[in-house]
Amino acid sequence: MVEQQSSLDPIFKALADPARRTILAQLSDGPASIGDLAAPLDMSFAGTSKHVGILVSAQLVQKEKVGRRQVCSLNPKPLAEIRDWLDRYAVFWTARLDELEAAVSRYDDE
Amino acid sequence: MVEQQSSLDPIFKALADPARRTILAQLSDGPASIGDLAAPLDMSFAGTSKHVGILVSAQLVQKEKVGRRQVCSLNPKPLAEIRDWLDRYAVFWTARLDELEAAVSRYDDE
DNA sequence: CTGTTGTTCAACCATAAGGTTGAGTATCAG
DNA sequence: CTGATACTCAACCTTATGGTTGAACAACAG
Repeated sequence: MVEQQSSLDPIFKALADPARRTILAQLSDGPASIGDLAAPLDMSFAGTSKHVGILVSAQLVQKEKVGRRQVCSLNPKPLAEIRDWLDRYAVFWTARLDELEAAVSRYDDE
Repeated sequence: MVEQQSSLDPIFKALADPARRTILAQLSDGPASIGDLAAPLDMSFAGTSKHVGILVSAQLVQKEKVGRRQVCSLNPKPLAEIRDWLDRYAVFWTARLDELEAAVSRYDDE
């Protein structure tokens, strides 16, 4: 199993910040402007704008200008990429967890 | 959908570095020592040791001292946490991708 | 004991990341 | 036009991150 160079890096980096995950969570309820997103974040407007920029360059979020607002919406595709990456480990971790369960039940039987 | 404070942060941060994902990929083939892991990384021994330390503190990797070697092995549990987090978006993104597909096929029909 | 191997630790450096503020640009409201 | 709103950008600061080197230590080999 060898790691190939891909776009995973910006996606994982984008997801590695709690503020940005909060933004994603908010957007999963529907589109929102930068101002809407900034409100619950205890952070300046410009700070939020930066975070959204990072999410946009990781292609997790799309911006569309509507009047003077930037309406942001979630783009699910990169999440599917993460899922694919995880799936490469799924078989392995299922096996390992089964091992653990088996070990535990052997322990219980004694 | 609100983000609760959790252990996701160190896990995502740990996964956000390509060297660390390479280490995980290597470990998915079976346990390996720090030296083994350093070899394909074009990085110093100590650097690799640091990366492994980060993976250990994110609980993605376990170390066990065997003689003078530190044998590292993959711990699948945190990956399951990431998967759970992703699953909260799964329904949403499936719906969105269906929308896109539908849009594309409408486009094809024209 | 001596030397080599495997690893960690401390110190250091360069760059990136996360945040701020203040100025500047569109857009709408009156 | 004037002013408020929604944002972006540039500059700056602080701390984290990713890497290095060199010294130290523990374990095995001879």
